[in-house]
Amino acid sequence: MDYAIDLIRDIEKKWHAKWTEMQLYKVVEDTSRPKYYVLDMFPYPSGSGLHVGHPLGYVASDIFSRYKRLRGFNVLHPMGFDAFGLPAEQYAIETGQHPAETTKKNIAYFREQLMRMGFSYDWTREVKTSDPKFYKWTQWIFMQLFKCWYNPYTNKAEYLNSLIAILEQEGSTKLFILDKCATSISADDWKQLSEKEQQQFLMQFRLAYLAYADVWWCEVLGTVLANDEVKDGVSERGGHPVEKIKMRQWFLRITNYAERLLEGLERVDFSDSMKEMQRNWIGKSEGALVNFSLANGDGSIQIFTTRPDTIFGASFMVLAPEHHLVEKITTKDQKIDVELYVSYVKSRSERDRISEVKKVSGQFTGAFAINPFSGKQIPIYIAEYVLAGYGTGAIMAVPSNDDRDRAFAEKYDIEIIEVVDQGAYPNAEREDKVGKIINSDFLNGLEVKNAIQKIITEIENKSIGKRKINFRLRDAGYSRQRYWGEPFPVYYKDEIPYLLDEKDLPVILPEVETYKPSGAGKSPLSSLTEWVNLPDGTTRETDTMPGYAGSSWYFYRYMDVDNTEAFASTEKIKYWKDVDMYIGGTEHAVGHLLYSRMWNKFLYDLNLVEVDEPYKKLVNQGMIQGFSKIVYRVSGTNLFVTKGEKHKYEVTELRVDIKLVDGDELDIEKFKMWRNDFADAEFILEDGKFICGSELEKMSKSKHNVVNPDEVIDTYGADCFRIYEMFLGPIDAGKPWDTKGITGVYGFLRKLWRLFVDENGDLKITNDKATAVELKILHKTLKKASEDIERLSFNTAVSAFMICVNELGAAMCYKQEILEKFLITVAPFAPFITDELWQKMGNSGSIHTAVWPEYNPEYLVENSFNYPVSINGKARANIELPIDMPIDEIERQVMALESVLKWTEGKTPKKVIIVKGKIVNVVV
RNA sequence: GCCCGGGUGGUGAAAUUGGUAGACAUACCAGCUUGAGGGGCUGGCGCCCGCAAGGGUGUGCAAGUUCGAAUCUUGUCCCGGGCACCA
Repeated sequence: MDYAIDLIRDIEKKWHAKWTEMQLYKVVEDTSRPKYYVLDMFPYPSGSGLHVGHPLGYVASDIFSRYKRLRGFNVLHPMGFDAFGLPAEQYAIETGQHPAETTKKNIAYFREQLMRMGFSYDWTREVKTSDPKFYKWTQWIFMQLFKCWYNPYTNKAEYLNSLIAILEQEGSTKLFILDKCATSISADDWKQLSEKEQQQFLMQFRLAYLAYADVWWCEVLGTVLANDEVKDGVSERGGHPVEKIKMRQWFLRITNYAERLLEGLERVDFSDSMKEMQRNWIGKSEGALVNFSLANGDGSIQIFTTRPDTIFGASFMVLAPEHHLVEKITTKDQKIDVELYVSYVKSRSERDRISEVKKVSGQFTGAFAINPFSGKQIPIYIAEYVLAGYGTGAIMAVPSNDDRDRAFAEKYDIEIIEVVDQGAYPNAEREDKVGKIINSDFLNGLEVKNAIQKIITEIENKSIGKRKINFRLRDAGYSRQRYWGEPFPVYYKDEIPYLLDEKDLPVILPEVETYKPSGAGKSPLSSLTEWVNLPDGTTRETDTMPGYAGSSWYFYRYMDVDNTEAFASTEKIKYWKDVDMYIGGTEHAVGHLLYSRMWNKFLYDLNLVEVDEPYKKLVNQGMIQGFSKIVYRVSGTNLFVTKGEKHKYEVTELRVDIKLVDGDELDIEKFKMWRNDFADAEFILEDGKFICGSELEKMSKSKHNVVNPDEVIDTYGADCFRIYEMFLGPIDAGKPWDTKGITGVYGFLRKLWRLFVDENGDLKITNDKATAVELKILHKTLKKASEDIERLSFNTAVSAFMICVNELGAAMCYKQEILEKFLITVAPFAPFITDELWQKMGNSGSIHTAVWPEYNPEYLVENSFNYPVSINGKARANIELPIDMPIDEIERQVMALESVLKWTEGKTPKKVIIVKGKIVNVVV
């Protein structure tokens, strides 16, 4: 019987049923075995199903889980769904279908696809973030964040009573000095405050707090937009104008964990690039806060600088256009221009603002400040390159040592004072912190490093500022004016937020009539007056939580998925502890991974979890890209033009579903049926064909380039698909999807099958003793496969198996002694075939609980080795030497060889270079 | 723009610690096998010269370190990912 798709389907079906019946992958806590937790980043269940990019990481984690099981570990390998999110909501707005319905349908499809691929998940532990049983605990953790502050003395999160005790005893003076509090009040002051004032005061400490922040607002759509939904300053849908408006929202005080998030990176096994990305995101910089007095004597402006040493060169100041002092300091003459500039900046995204390097822009406010050291009057500008959210939202501009300040000064004709002589560092950039200070009074002659220390001391002596460590990291926005997310367990009384009682959890997401935002950009929930207004006259929070809320802690829920008393029990957390191997995409480097690390540290501070870093090892899978197909529409018409003729027209590009395209040729009939508005489309062809353009990019539904794995599995089976995805290349490399090489993998599986099954479908296994050659082939493969799987190099492991099958095939070997061990090692890659055969071969039990065979080095011993020797990198010859020859003997051999070949023309070698016992070169 | 990766045959790639570059596949070419094929087998396959043996050259480009560089250093070009409300 040949290994063909009918047979494969039978085997897959049979073993699926058997796995479910046996509950083979159900895992229970077992203290007698070491635990191992292999976690996948759970998917967002989109409408188009899994695409071929998802399984890349899932196949890898499954292979690794199966491998660890064979190695005797008790492996937790769960799967779930990140089910709240914007796409389901948008779909609901368009079609009126409840997001819960579409999400449920999508999850069912995803689960079915994941099962088809033969993953060894314990499905009894599945989580869904949109399930009230799950989000009850998301809400619960939020409540703890609200109830806690970050105690700078103990350096951890604590409940507010420890803060209140401090305030009652000594007021906030010390906390103010520590920069943890905006105002300094005495204990008596605190006691005098009304309930409302006290609550407002406490808000500046809570780890979940309310504040005002910018959001993108689109008047025409009547909704708040995500950055992703804003393209080129207009809404992506409809192209309507957008602007930033202030809105009161929830935030998580992640900045309080900045130092610990940075420090924790030292203790985890992430790639260097991943750590680097997180470090940059946190963006720690040391510098100083300095106050610049206004020239009119009316107050001062505080700036943050990392280069206080260049203060003598500060010849102007720049405020962020949103800075709260802009309105106050602007003079009458400049008022109109300043307002115009501010409204221009409102339409600009942060990225656009800081990306602009060719042309800086800004506006003079008419006001002046005094440089506290040079005493000069300097003009105050506003400019988009200064962001309100970074530092203090204001800078002292030093054209001599900052490129943008330089460009700005040149454009607006402002004085440039050179304050650092970098002559001694010919390769130094303007912004590098090296050189000797000049033109700076008492700093003259100092190296930059020393000057920074001296000037900060001087700034502190003059009481005009202080040393400051600044982070680029900002507190995380935690409100969304959306429907499809977790409701907050919060109500308002007299504008002040309070928590609902824990016994009222979960706060169930109520049904709504429409998923469109209700007036003024509020969440759809705000239209539910009955739900919003509570009987006692208080009102509910109507925003919902963001997508990352559930994903910040979901990995704990897998440990104890049905617990109704806690997010997970203490015993189970003690056993599973942390994630040993976490696999997912780099796109989560700074979002999810930073948030969940913070949540984990918070839970750790409250003694609710075992470790303060949740992920021991992180592996990033690359992104599989797809070819998008593009048709060209003559602008403003329903006429489409083939690629070869498009240069004759003014065209707009349109991505079409890749299913409508064969090779590069568009199927016109299918295209007409694809969307109603194309039904009467007309076409300009070349050679009777309509040829599409093509572009390689990230697979996404909106680009219509998603390749679904179902088709591949239908044709070749799940094992072939799994192995092919691994064979494609290293898991951390991104690559375009194509199935060109899949026949090679299919051929490998077929050859593997034929090693022990004949044409009639009968086993042809014997108990004959294996030969030395066969044992060597086997043990070479065992060694290579073990090493490769340990280092997650699955592509080379697959190659090793292919070589083994080729070599065994040539030896016509189908001896049980060999085959058994070989099959166990292939099992993580090809679970269906091997389990089937395992039973047929007369082994009781499942191959998935077998024991991984160790290789025996004795079979691999070579008794001699060949190695090339070269003389001064020129002549070459092979020298054959026994494997265990001592090095001095090797040197003698080489000299003998040389005298024979006369390479050295009678000279003795000066140096014999030996690497790992092998001669690699001889120098004469 | 900033941050992080990556450039090796027609293609996907391998080379684990600086030590014989191109394993393993695929595509292609030639041959054998088959009534037929998404079948099986054998051989060839970086580029240049050569019937061959062999020689030269070769890891985006340009330099450098080294007896020796795909690998380390510097510069440069190109491609991918992220950039705070996509998840």
